[in-house]
Amino acid sequence: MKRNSRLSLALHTLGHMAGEPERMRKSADIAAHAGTNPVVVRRVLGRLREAGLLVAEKGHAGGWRLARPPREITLADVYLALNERLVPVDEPPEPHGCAVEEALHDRVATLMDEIEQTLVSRLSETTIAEIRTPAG
Amino acid sequence: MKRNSRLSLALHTLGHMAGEPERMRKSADIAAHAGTNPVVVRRVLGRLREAGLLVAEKGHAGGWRLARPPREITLADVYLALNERLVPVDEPPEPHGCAVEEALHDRVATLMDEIEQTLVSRLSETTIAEIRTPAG
DNA sequence: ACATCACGTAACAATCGCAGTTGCGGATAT
DNA sequence: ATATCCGCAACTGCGATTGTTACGTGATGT
Repeated sequence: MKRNSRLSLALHTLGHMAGEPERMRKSADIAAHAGTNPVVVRRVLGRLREAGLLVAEKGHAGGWRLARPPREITLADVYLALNERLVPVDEPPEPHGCAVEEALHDRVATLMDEIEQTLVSRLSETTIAEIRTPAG
Repeated sequence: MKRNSRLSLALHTLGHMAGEPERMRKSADIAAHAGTNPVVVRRVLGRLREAGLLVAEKGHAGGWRLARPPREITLADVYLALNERLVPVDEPPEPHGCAVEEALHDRVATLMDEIEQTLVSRLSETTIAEIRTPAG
C-alpha cells in the first residue's frame, strides 16, 4: 500500500459502509478488498471505534458497522479520529538564545496551525455518504 | 534535529542571512549554529542554490550568500525550492474497478491540492527579511 | 457444553525516508 | 603548492509505518 494509507483505508472502507449501513463486515473481507491485512484493518478501524464512529462485534455474526447514519459522519470526523496531522507538531526549539529561530518557529507554527484548521474545516463539509459521488 | 528539518534549517539560515546579506557563510559555521552537520547544510542549501535563491562559492573565500535582496525572497520561494509537500503525491490507485476508491481519491487529491495552494499563497506573503520580527 | 468465529493486542520483521557521517574530487585564494 | 571551501557519492543509524504471526477474549450456533 501507499503512504498515508490509514486515512485512505479508513475513508475507503467508510465509503462502502455508507452504501449499506446495515451490513456487517469482517476485517478479513475489508482487508481483501483494500489489498492489505486484517490486523492492519483492525488497527485503523479500532481508532474509529474509539472515536465512536464504528461499532465492532465479536463472534459468529461479528464484524464492523457504522455507529451512526452516514450523513452524520464527516471526513473531518475520520481525519481527527485517526490523529492525523498535516505537519507533525514540533516542540519549540530549546532556547539557546537565537532570536531568529524563535521568531521563525512562532511564525511557521502559527501558519501551520491555520492551514491545519482550514483543512479540517473543508473536510467537515463532506460526509461519507457523499464519497461515492464524483467530487463537485 | 527534529522533523521537517529541511525547511526549518533553510529558513533559519536565510533569516540570519537576511540580516547581513553581504557576509559569506561557510557550511561548517551554519551547521555549528544550527546544531547539525556541514554536509546536511550543503544538501539543503544546495537546493536553494539550484532554485537561484543562494550563491555558493568554492575555495578560500568561499561560502554561501543570498543571490538577491532579502525582500525579494519569500517563504514560498524557499518552500517550493525544497520540493516540500504537505502530503506526498500519491499516484491514482490501480483501477481494479472500485468506484468508491476512485471517487475518494479524486476528492482527497483535489482538496489536498487546494490546501497546498493555500499554504504556498500564505507563505508568499512573507519575505525572509521579515522573519526576525515577531509574527504579526 | 463446546467448537467456531471474529475482534483485541502484543511482538517481531521488512521497508522507507531522513539525518548524520566519512571520504574524495574539483575549484579558488594566498 | 597548499590550505580551504563546496559537490557528491556511499554508508550507517534512527524512527515511523505496514505487514505478519500468534494468542487471548468474547459471542454465536449446534
